[in-house]
Amino acid sequence: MPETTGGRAPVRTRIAPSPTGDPHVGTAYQALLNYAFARKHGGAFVLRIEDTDRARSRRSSEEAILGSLRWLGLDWDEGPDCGGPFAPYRQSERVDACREAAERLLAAGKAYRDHGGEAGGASAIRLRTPSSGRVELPDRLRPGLTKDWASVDDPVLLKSDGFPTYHLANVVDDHRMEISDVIRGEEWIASLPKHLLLYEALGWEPPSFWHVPLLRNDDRNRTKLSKRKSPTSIDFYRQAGFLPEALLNFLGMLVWTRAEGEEKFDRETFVANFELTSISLAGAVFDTEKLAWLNGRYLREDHDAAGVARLLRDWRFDDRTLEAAARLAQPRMRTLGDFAPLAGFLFAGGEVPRRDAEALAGGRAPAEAAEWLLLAEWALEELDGFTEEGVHRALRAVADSLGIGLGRFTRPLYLALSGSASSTPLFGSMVLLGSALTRMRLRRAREALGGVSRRRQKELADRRGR
RNA sequence: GCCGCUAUCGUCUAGGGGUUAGGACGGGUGGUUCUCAGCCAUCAAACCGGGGUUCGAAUCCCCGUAGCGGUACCA
Repeated sequence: MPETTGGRAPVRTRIAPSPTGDPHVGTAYQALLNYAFARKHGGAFVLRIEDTDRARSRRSSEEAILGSLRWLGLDWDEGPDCGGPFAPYRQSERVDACREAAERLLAAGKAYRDHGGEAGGASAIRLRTPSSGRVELPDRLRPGLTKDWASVDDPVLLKSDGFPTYHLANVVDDHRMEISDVIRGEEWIASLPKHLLLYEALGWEPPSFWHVPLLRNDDRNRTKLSKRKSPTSIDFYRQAGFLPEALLNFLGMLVWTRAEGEEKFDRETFVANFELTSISLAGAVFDTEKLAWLNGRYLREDHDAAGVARLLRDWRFDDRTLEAAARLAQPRMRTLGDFAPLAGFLFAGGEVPRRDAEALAGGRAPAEAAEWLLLAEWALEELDGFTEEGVHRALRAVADSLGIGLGRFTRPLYLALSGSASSTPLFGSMVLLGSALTRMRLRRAREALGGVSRRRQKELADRRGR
């Protein structure tokens, strides 16, 4: 079946990431599909920031997302950085439109105020949904989908703090930006009735919906088959020395196979040939082994030695990084030849230097070391910006909360990062390595130490909360 | 629990009423090579289960099962 657009011209697709946490490969995957669909049909690809969750949204996360997508070779026609005819492209800067829409629905009796929660508190606005009957869900990849209205509860449109939920914000933004095709993850299928009803209540024509399968096997235990956990942060792959074209190719490979069997292809080939209607509807496991193989092919086939040297310089062997590493290693060097053994771990990928649990624990009980690593990971994760001073402060705070000295606390961290107890100073090394790589090594070491049970993690998290 | 989606080698997939069910990653074996990597050759490896429909089902239908998603004033 040939792929057709939603019937609207021109085609406009979008990706609407929430600026929280690390830029996720799943975001890149969906961005690629939206990008390719728009490009293939000569339309526009819009990047919009859906920062409706004020508590967790961060400007630095937004920049990280834009940077990661650009690094992958994706570009957009409209967005918060480059503007466009439907600016602003940040939801937080256009909450008024959402409030107006909610008020309009309220006035028309299609929505109602919900006084719940705290007595005398502000009220939320909910959409009134039918209590019986069945809706047809026009998913372009799954014909014949239906759902009982009885299984759909009234969604909150405007929270009592006056900010819109995803449901309202997305419908309002998609309409105002004249999005023709919404290509999003299948986790949204269940709330499609709400979105459809919203369009109808507002008197707007809904776009076409394409719900694509989710990537599997990120940081949760996805399958019984593959026990290894894949890193999901785009930054990790970047810092670990993967090439953007290989990562993008890999993401495309998950949904498109060429008849001839060649799995290496560039962005343009993918855009020109892939069909959204023919993607597999089963969620694909993100197989880092295969990614690594593909990356190797790019390295060998697309570059000569001089090119690889250039890649190396761009990656980590630039003067600035080298100088920073030299500063860390210098006090410990007797000959220039001491540099590589001392600082080599700063120029390696994501694998922890292989150590057995006992060696990694550095004289402590492995279980205790694992917990310290976990606490360090959490503290580092919350850091806004990854500077030496910030890292120092964060780790000091953890050590204090543990009631132990910083030196004692950081010993397992040195081992996790470098595999050696005698290495360059920790905080500077972490900054050079980068947040994603640092945290991945801590995580790997933690797993090598036997990990921390889920129950214990919860206890530690609760204790932190207080 | 309830609602929904999905189901081909361990993984990504091709195919699709009659095929030796094809390719790639990973794994095994052999060759090339100063080791390794690479490259070449080669082997093992799959249609979730049960009922239908049919001369014939992996393919169509139904029922199970499993995985995943949703069931938030998260997105």
